Amino acid sequence: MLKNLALICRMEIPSKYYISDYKIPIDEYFVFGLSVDCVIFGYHEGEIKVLLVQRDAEPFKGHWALIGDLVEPNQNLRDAANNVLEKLTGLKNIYMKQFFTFGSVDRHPIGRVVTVGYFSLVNSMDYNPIASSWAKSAQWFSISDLPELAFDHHNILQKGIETLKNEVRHKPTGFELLPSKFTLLELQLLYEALLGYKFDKSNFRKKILEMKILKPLNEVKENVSHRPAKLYSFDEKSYRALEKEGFSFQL
Amino acid sequence: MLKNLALICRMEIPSKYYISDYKIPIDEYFVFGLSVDCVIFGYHEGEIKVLLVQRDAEPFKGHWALIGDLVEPNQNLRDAANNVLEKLTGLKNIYMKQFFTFGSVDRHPIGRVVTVGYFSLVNSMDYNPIASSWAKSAQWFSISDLPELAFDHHNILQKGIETLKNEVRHKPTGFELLPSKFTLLELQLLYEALLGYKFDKSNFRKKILEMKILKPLNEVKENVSHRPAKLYSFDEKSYRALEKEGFSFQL
DNA sequence: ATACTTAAAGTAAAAAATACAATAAGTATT
DNA sequence: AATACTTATTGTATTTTTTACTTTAAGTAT
Repeated sequence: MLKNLALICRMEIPSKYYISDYKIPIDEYFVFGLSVDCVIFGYHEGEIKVLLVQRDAEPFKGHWALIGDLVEPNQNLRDAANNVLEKLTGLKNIYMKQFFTFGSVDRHPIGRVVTVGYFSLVNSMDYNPIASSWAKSAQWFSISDLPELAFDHHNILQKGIETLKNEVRHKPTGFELLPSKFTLLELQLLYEALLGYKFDKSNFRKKILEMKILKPLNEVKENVSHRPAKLYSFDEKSYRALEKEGFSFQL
Repeated sequence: MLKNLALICRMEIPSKYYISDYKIPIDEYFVFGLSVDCVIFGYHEGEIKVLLVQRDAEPFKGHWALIGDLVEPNQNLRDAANNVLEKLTGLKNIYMKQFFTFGSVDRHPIGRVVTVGYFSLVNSMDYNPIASSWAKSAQWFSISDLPELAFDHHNILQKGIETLKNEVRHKPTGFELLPSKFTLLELQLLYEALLGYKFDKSNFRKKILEMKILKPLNEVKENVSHRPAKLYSFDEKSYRALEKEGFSFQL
């Protein structure tokens, strides 16, 4: 039995909906597949990582790839992206952002599949691929040492990295990569990894504290063999309030 | 005769391409329509404008809308967006940027149509709707005084405006809205309109000239009833060179 | 008690941003 | 031709921010 919506359209949609003079019947425009691909960033030991899976089916069997999936006919894009992330990591409520849509005619061997790229920032402590059901095939890779990727995933990943680096300097999103309680030095090292250059410790501290977007906690870092640093958490409420007054994060 | 690619897929694509366990046959995922919608920005008399057309067909007949069109099965997204712009304005080689993809399940009454938003910056001197073949229906609107829009075009437009305002402050794209030769005051007024606040004339001039991205011309503004200002043009080569050295535009 | 490590605070110099002021170079008017 | 008028362009003093270090504090390890 035939359920293709394009055909249903041809039968049911009144001609008043034909919004232009198309060269071919309008149902023949409904031939696109739609997918989402997720660039999942993590941070570990001073390096920005990205989560990849090894494909166990053709095409590109054995190649590493971004995780992604076809979007269901009745599924919103954001839901599709969240599902993909949750299926792999079990994580919900993760920072996620659409960054670009890739639609080259020949990007997918199965047909015309347009894919929407999302990136998400995961505190790498929250997810260990070894413990996941995809264990055998999922792995964190440093973005400076990537394997060859399936499809046009190299393009997608590069665009994702570019967008992240750009966003991170103007919005306080980098925090998502850290545990909820962190020291100022940990934050500094994260930003050094993200932006690719060093900060002066004293000046970094001054600058970030002056912004008033960190909440100082009455706790210190444990299990260090030297003076423990005070822990802070990102103060989202305070940031939102400042943003309304015209403040804009800048590093 | 039936030409739907989804069906062709079902017949011809070997099972090794079935990349996951899908709940429904894979051809039933190929039911999406794809379109592009363009937010065309112009600048005139100190105001940021956007070009809208009045729909002459259902749905939303009579409503103003962004210009856009369905993407052909063998057409790349960028080409589709350029075509739409050229069909309306006759302009080629216009700055154009993809900014977001809108895919809510019920955003289009004809079926599942996902639309990719592009914005373009047009020097409004280059296009006058009166002279165009769409004359009767195309019109510039100030972004502070917009009519009600068809579909979810209000969302798309707002997201486009947000993206423009964001981009303009970190990349020298605002220049695209001016004629190729402009005075420093004209540039300042443009940025004041884009960013929503005033600059000190002397300081703005100092800052922008220090960037070394403007080429001073041996020409002055004509037809003004006071001392004419020197004309400048944006020096793209110089900007690209500086960018490689790590310079980043900031206003 | 001492050495060692990192946290946290301070400080002086340099650079950049800001707010004006002064001068220059045109056009329009008398 | 002299004068008023308008905007362009240059200059300058003050304030603020950034930068590069220095000093002191507070913990752990020996």
